[in-house]
Amino acid sequence: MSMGPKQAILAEFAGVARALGHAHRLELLEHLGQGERGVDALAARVGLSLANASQHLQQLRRAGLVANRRDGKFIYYRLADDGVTDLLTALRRQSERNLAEVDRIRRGYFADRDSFEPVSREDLLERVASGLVTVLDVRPQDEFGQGHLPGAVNIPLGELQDRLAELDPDREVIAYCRGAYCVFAFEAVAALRAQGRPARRLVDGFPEWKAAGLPVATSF
Amino acid sequence: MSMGPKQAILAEFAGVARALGHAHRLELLEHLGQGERGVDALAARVGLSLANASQHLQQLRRAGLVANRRDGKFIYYRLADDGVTDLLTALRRQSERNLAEVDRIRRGYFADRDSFEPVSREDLLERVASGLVTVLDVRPQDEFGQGHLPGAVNIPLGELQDRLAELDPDREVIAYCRGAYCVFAFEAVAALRAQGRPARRLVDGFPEWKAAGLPVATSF
DNA sequence: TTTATAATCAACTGATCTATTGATTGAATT
DNA sequence: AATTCAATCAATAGATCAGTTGATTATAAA
Repeated sequence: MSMGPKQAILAEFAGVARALGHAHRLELLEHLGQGERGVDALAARVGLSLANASQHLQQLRRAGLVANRRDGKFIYYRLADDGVTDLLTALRRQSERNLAEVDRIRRGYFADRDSFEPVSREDLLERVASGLVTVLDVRPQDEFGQGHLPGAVNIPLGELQDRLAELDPDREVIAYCRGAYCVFAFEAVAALRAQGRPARRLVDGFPEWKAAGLPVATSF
Repeated sequence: MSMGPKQAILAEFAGVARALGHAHRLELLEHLGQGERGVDALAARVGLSLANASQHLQQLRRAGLVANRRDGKFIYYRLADDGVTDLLTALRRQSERNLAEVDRIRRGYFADRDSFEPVSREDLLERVASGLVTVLDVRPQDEFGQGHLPGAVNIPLGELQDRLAELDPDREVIAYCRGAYCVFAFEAVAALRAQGRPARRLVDGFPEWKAAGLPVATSF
């Protein structure tokens, strides 16, 4: 066998890549990007059995992508650092660029719901500074609480119809949720536009905002 | 089964990650980063059977990471675009950050050979501009010919001892080769320093230089 | 048309990965 | 000490992956 040092290093890199090589693990990472969580909560959100989620999380841990801590009888997992989000972003960029299948899915589902250009982080910062927009966080309340964009209003998608009154109808809404492919923001923009309100969505989500080093607010 | 659009997209991303999840494929990508190559040449350099290399290359192609073209009876593979190098760099960064094993290998092998700080691309550009350094490309001649740093001198590692006279002993040498873990540059720096000559190495290699959009020279 | 060469394809073995099941560990509660 | 709950561990069956071997396709040359 005897590998040279380069092969040994490449084998380690390959191990990290392989840890990213399963949709369930990517989804776990997306949720962990919102903040730390217990195994049970993650399993429920991603739709996995507890044992299965536990094992996927351990693979991520072996790859150095997540870390965990024990608090009483709960074990909380979190992303190892913001660099993980950067790696996920790089993976997404490359996949979007050269995978026809990604484009097909996006056109077939997402593009129908949002024919308007998404807003970049820079655009959002500018518009917030000029006081022209409402930033809307459509994630569940607990995720909002763990960290959100400064000044954002939290109305989870399911409550949006009932709480429209909370949004000034003359201000443009910029909605965001967990990431570039989280459907909540798409649905929220579609719902608002159906009411004749101006709305667009942030190009990606909270983890990317945080990984970019931009300020984050919490509710605790 | 019925997956939502997000799960379908994540499954595609996972497919790309899985394509990176094997040391042989990462090594193939490293070689493709130097320029396009035929299957036979790649198989020989990476030490794979022809059929095995062919199959790995096809996995990379399905993942949209490489492209190929036919010319006569040869099929030449190349990286799909410079973004692939960026993704590989992101993978390397993350792996270095949180994998104790990578650090151990690096200390055990590489650090022994090069206790001096590597030179960043920006540093190299500055030093070249001030005319103080010789840039040394220690890759094989054919790789040099397909693309190299402007003004670089090509002396493949194996010929370095015999061709020392070609290097001005008073100018610092900055050596580079295929990438951050290519051993050639480490060996070259060690050999030069053993002769009492000032030498350091570029932090990564030719593909990263090219992907950064910096100028590239060719010999054809 | 025959021959040679580059690469892929097909089939197969052994290895690794995924998800489930049930047992086990660790920490808090009774 | 006994109980309860979160999470991991262990064992397993089915699926996918890696690498070899030999056959096949595509192109160029004899």
